[in-house]
Amino acid sequence: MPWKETDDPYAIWLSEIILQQTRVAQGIKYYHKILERFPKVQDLANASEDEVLSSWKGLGYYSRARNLHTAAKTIVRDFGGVFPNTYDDILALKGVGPYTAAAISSFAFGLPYAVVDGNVYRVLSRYFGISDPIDERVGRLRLQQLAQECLVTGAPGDYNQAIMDFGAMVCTPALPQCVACPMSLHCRAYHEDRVSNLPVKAKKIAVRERHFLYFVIIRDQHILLSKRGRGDIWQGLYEPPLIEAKEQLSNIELAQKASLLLGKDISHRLLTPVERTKQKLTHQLIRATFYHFDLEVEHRDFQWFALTDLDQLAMPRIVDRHFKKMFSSGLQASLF
DNA sequence: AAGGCGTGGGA
DNA sequence: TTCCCAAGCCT
Repeated sequence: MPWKETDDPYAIWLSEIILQQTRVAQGIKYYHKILERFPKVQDLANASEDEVLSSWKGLGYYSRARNLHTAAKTIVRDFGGVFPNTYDDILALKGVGPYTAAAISSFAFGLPYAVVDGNVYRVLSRYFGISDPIDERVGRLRLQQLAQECLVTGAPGDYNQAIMDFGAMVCTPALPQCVACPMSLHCRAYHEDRVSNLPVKAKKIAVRERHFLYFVIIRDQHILLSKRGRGDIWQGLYEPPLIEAKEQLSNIELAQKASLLLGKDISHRLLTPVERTKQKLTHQLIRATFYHFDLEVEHRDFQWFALTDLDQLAMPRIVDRHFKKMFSSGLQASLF
């Protein structure tokens, strides 16, 4: 992996933030792109939030990008632009938790801190046959402690890398390679035939279903968008004017709500959905319906953007994909 | 402490 | 299709 060829703590930090809850294959191109766009921590600190979010577009968990930006400013302001080199200072950075602090400490500075991520939970809970749920306090503490005891303190970086690689390639969540596994001789789960039952998770996530009705309004090669606020998904990302509904609305209700939203009476218009699509988040199912029309409107909540600038704006994937579809299919002309 | 926060890939 | 979930962190 490219970030294994560098000893720059900034690059290692970036790679670790990208890899939080993200597969290597998905994160790797973002790593190159973001490092090219912000080669030094100073470049990141001096950028605008929109620029940083834009570089993160499509990667998900956007608070990572906002926290990365905040931490870059901290490093420039409090550490003179030199990456902090103690576990506690690293842990104090916004967006850096126990896993990431241990990873940076060991990979960049050779400090003896054991990483505890999803791989480590899985490998250790199986090898030692531990059935305490890993999403509860007791199980987490027990595995953390075990991880630190197992750490090879003479080579913490290599050890940490090795146990995660082992979890990713051999001791995988589904279909682990037990037959070829060099650890199976002493693996408790293997001997007790409990591999597929470990690790244990106590809770499952409830998925909330939501209906988003988007109004794609284009005029003179400009499009009307607003920036999502705090307290909900996709904070800081751009999207067309939106109505959220409990379920399907009648045409009359739709026209009423749309008129209210846009500050303009559009009840005489026929609103035909151009596309219906959905996106599954970890804990929400978003069903989106896109309506298109041409309208002259000014509103303090919305802002006009040139269509040619759309690429540079961070948008939720469901919106991004809709736009891509609408421009590539040549539908645009017929739709407005 | 528990719930919120994205996305894409594999089974 | 549907489900699960991947190198977590914040509030």
